[in-house]
Amino acid sequence: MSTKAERTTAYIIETVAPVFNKHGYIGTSMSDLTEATNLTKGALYGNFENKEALALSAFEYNRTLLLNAIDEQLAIEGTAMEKIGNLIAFYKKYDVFTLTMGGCPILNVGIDAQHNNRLLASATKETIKDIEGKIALVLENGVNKGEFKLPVTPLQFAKQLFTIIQGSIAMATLTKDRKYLLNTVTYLEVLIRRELK
Amino acid sequence: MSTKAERTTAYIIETVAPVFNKHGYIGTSMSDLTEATNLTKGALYGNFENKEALALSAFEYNRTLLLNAIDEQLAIEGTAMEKIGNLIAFYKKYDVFTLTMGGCPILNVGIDAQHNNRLLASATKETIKDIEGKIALVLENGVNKGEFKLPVTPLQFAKQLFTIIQGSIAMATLTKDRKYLLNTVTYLEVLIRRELK
DNA sequence: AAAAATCTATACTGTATGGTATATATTGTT
DNA sequence: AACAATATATACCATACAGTATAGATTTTT
Repeated sequence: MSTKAERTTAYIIETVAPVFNKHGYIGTSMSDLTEATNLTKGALYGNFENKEALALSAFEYNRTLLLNAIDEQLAIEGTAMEKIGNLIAFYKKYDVFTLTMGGCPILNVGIDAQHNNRLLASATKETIKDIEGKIALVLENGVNKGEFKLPVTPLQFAKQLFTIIQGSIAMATLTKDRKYLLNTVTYLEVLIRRELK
Repeated sequence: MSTKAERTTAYIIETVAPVFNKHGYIGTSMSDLTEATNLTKGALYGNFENKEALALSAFEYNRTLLLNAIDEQLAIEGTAMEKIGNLIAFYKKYDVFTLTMGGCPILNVGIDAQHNNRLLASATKETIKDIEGKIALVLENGVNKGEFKLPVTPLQFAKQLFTIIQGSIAMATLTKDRKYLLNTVTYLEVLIRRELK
């Protein structure tokens, strides 16, 4: 069983993650965090070196939640095409999935950190690479099993797929209108069925 | 000819706009702005009521630059299809276009303001609507002149078009890799030629 | 249950923040 | 050129910021 201190650290990260994700690195103050956690500065600084370490752990936490959810979709038994279908279905409800974490961590943290925090910026960049890699792997399997042919390399196709998904996330976020997710991601389904033959 | 004061106000907005766009509303301090403009607080507060008014004017400035550039593309004589082609060509070089303003104002300000500033958040939302409307208008003209048929309403098609564009902007920004712009927007050209018949 | 180790609350740094009052400098007007 | 109007610089305010030192409380180990 985990020690009390470990549980506190975990509790802080969980609680702090959506705050950072919503208000950004600079936009989140230490007092925002003591308020959210009902802990004092002593507790926070006892468990984390500084604000930056806290923000990194928070992003890492959200990132893992997201990557695990994607892995889950891609792990469901079925053809490569079905796996991609599962992924797309997941992104149709992405707004609900990201509700507790306060929006898409890649988009929020990535844009926020761009000119404000190098470590966070490159952490999001890395996460994008990871997701693209996961999608590419499924596509490559589909090609190898003769399920379909791709007009470009698996990674390139994965990149374009994810770009469109991320576009609908961005638009849904900016306009607060989930229809962007539903419509564009639905269109993506049609597109893929047509492109992968 | 414009008065000195008007020119100073304009100079402040121009100078301040990229700073706000890069570092966000909270991430930009008044001393960042006095430094960028080589003016003092007295000058800034003499020309603008407060930080928020300054940020709003700055966004308004970038927004106008963007909308004018889009209008310019869509105003070039030609068929609706050619106009859309011009717009897509513009977005292929969007990273260069937005370089001086410090990145895409819709994405940067929109995400930054989301949970930090209501006025800025709704200003970006409005800008998105404007752009979608402009694209929809061109598409509608194309339909009316019998140039092509659309599988959905002009506005719906415009929304999906812009979603994919905004996705490639987001990905190019987050990964600092302009290939996302080039590749996905090029793919968009193929897609449109295939969809609009 | 006592001792050692660790964690948390409190009080406190120094600095930076947005904003203001006012004196001075610079314009625009006659 | 002199005056009125306006714009800017300086010095200042109260508050909020990230971070720290330390004492007291709570775990963990023995």
